[in-house]
Formats: sequence, structure tokens, C-alpha cells
Amino acid sequence: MNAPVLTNVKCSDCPIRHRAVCSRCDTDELAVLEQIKMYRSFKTGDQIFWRGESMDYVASIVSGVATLGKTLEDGRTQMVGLLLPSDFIGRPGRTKVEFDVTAVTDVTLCCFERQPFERLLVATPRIAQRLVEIALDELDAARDWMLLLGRKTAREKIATFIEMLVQRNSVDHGITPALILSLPLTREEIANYLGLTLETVSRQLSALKSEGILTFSDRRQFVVTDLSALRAISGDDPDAAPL
Amino acid sequence: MNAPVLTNVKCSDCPIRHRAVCSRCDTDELAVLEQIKMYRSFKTGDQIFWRGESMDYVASIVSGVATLGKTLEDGRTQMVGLLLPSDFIGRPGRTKVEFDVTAVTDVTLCCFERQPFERLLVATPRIAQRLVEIALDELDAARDWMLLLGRKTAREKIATFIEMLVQRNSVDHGITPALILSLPLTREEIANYLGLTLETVSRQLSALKSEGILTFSDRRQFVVTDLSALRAISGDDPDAAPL
DNA sequence: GGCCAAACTTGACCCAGATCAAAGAAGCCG
DNA sequence: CGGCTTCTTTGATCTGGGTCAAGTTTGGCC
Repeated sequence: MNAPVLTNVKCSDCPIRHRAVCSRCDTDELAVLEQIKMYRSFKTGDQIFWRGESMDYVASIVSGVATLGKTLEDGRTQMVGLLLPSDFIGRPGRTKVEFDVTAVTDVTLCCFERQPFERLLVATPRIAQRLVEIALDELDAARDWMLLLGRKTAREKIATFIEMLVQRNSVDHGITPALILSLPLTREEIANYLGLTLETVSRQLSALKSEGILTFSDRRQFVVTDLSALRAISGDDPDAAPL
Repeated sequence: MNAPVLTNVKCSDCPIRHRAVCSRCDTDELAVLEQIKMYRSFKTGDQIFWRGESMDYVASIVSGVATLGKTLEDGRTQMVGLLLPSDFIGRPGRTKVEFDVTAVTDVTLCCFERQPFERLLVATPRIAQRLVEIALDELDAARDWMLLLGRKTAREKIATFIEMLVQRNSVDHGITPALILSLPLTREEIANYLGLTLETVSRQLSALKSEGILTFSDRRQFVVTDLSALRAISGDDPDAAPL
């Protein structure tokens, strides 16, 4: 957690500007944030926060992927959140983290010290409001994931996961789904996210590949060759709200 | 959803006064709430909200138990939340419900029309603040449940569920855990909450009974005869934050 | 380039929990 | 009280996905 401090990018040039916690700020408000923000970077595998630790800063993910993980006494682990660029770490009024936060790729964070940030929240309703919205989106996502973990088959879980990557990737690239993707996680990490074992994940991915639904160019990089087939597999009620 | 309108209880006499969304209100603020609140009651099995429906009111549970449920296209269902007295239905800025809300016992709600309530939120930071806190507590609970659904065995799931009932029951009765409880749900509903089948729930409850950990006086009513055994079974890391 | 560790795939086998089936309890209503 | 229906228990059997065990591929790194 001794992350080197990087040179800050200007907020106006920030790649996550339009979706992060600061998305609704005007130029004056951005100027204030600009004053107190500080970039930090982490290498693959670094622990960003430990469970139970008190958080001295909150942050947005600028680049890279991090996970929220929980562990049982005997070591079984379950991922309870996947943090992609623009996602936020930290909650108003909560100083302790209830899970481990781990960098699963190299990660750059845009950090704010907790104290000044919380003072800013009171003065800047636009940020507070956005933060509530982000928390509620996470609650919705957590509940969708409960349905997945409790009731979906291995095949449905994998299909839903890929669909989610497509969805999330598309937001950045416009209306047309960008179907060339890369898995941000290892097989084992995917397994921890989906409540499976790494062997089952591998088998199900192989199945989708041999059925011509996915086409892999290497272990991580692939193309969704049949999106409608993928959607049909996920098990979701088509008129239900999307992830 | 054509709930009869009941006579309101005065806020000062309200049984959930100390934990609900209004818990931090002063007498003036309560007086305002008193003006716009309206009790409604539902019978066992009634649907309180349908998924996708737009909510014209928000509410606190005064008495009874309701569930939040999600369904897959082929009918498999997963409960994603259990609402007990003092819990809140509705979120700032969200007009659509993302799940079905069902009364699993007779339920009395303290309802506020959506519009006046949201206007009140802006004017009454204490309520807005409490609402954010409630939402974040639910997010924590949802994540604990993800760990349960993804990684716990049937036995651990049941033990965790009973532990949660003990915990929740104790809050109302002081520091000493009140160990005489009643299951607020049928075996099938418990199964939907835990990602199991009703047969497995029944078998695991029978097992705990025959091991002398639980003692049933009828199908619903029981006593936790060995709380520490129950805690040992749940699989949770003892130094992890409690539910 | 060659070695090593980490990540991945594939096969064989097993088991926790699902599914199928059939009896008991326990309300509840006339 | 008797005849429903709904809920629950318990048994027998099946199976999806876990576990165990080799191999194979890949990507550093000296």
C-alpha cells in the first residue's frame, strides 16, 4: 500500500470525467477537487485496502481493475464487487472497509483525503448526490448478483458475466456494443466472482468457444461472435431491468 | 395492493420510532411527518409492489415481514432482501422497483406519498442522512449475503440465517440475545432466501434439532439451545464485522 | 534462447444438494 | 367435527459442479 504518487492528470482531460463521482461538477467545483486530489498507483496483486482497516482516503479508479473480496474462516473467498474505471471506493460516513480491496491489474487511483473530502461533501450537494446514486447502483448490482449466485447454473453465470463485460465496455464506446473484449480477471478470479471453481469456469468458457459463441485470440482476448445466443443463455427475464 | 387504510398510530407511540427512517427527527419534524403519513395494511401473500411498477409512495414497515424477490425467466426465484419492522421501502431518486415486494405475514406500513416525501428530504437533512445510512447498511448486508450464496454450505447457510434472526431480534429486546424466536418464513421462503430447496432447508433444520442446537415447540416457534455451536457452524471469520 | 512459475485445460471420479415421490402434521372453513 | 388444502418431513435416487490429478501453454527473466 506504499503506492508511488503519480503526476496528476488535469480533471478536464480525465478519461473518467463523465462517469465518476465528479461527473456533475461545474468548473469551479472541479478546481477545488483539483486542489486536493492525488494520484496513486498500484501493481497487479497489491492490496489497496485490508478488511477492517480504517480508510484515510477515498478514491476513484482512473485505470485498471480492482476487486472487493470477502473470506470465510477456512479461506474460501467470494468477490462481492468488481471495480472498473470510474468506480468509487469509500462511503460517506464509513471509515472502515468491510472487505479487502485488491488490484488485479495495475491500477491508478484518483485519491482524496477522507477529511477534506467529507467537508467538501457538505458544501457540494452535487457530489453528495452523485455518491448516493453510485451507492444505489451498487445495491442494485449486488442484488442482481445475489440472483446469479443463488439460482443460476454455471453456464448461465458465465454468460451473464460476459454480457456484463459487453455492457460495461459499450458505455465507453457509444451505442454499438463493442464486442472485442478482454477478460480483466484470471480464471480463478472469475470463479471467485461467480461462486464457482476455476476448473468449471475453464470448462464453460471452452464450451462457449466450441459452440462458436466466443472466439479467443489468446487467453484473455476474445470476440463475442454470437451476442444473441449469449443473451439467450443468461437466464434473465428479457423484460427485466438490465444490469 | 388495494390496502385498507388504517388509523394511524401517533409517531411518539410508534414501536419502530427509534430505528426507522424518522429515528433522528425532532418533535417539529415528526409533526410534519405525522401530517403526511398514512397507514396501510396487507394480508399474508399480498403483493406490495410489482417489479417494474412505478412507486407512488415510500414506506416503513411497522409490523410484519415482507420480502424482496427476483425471478428468472423459467420461474426460479431468489429473495434479495428481507424486510422486518423499521425497514424502509423506496430510494431517493428511484421511481421504479427492481424486484417484487411481497407480504409474507400480515403487514402494516407507514406510507408517505413519494412527491411530498422527496420535497421533505431536501428540507430535512436528518431524514436524507438516515436514508443514506439505511441504504449503505443494505449494501453491506447484500454483500454478506453474496458470500453466503456463493460460498457457504447448506448447513452454514441455515446457521447464518438463524444467527441473523437472533441478532435482529436482540436489537429490539436489549443486550441479552433473546433466544426464543419464530421463523418469519415458510421452508420454501427460507429456501428462496438461502439459494436452496425447501427439502434441504427442512433436512438441515431437522439436523440442528436432533443435535440439540435448536428446540422446536411447533413448526415456526423455537429456542436456540446452543448459540455458540450455532456461531461455530456459520463459517464466518469470527473477527469479521457482524451482519 | 532456455528455465521456471503461474495460469490454464482436460480427464476421471465423487459428493452435496437437487429432484422425485410419498407420507405425515397442522390449520382452517363450513 | 370432518374434509379440505397447505406446509412439512423423510426416503430414494440422480446429477451439476466440486475435487483430485496430470499435462499443456504462456510469459517473464536471467
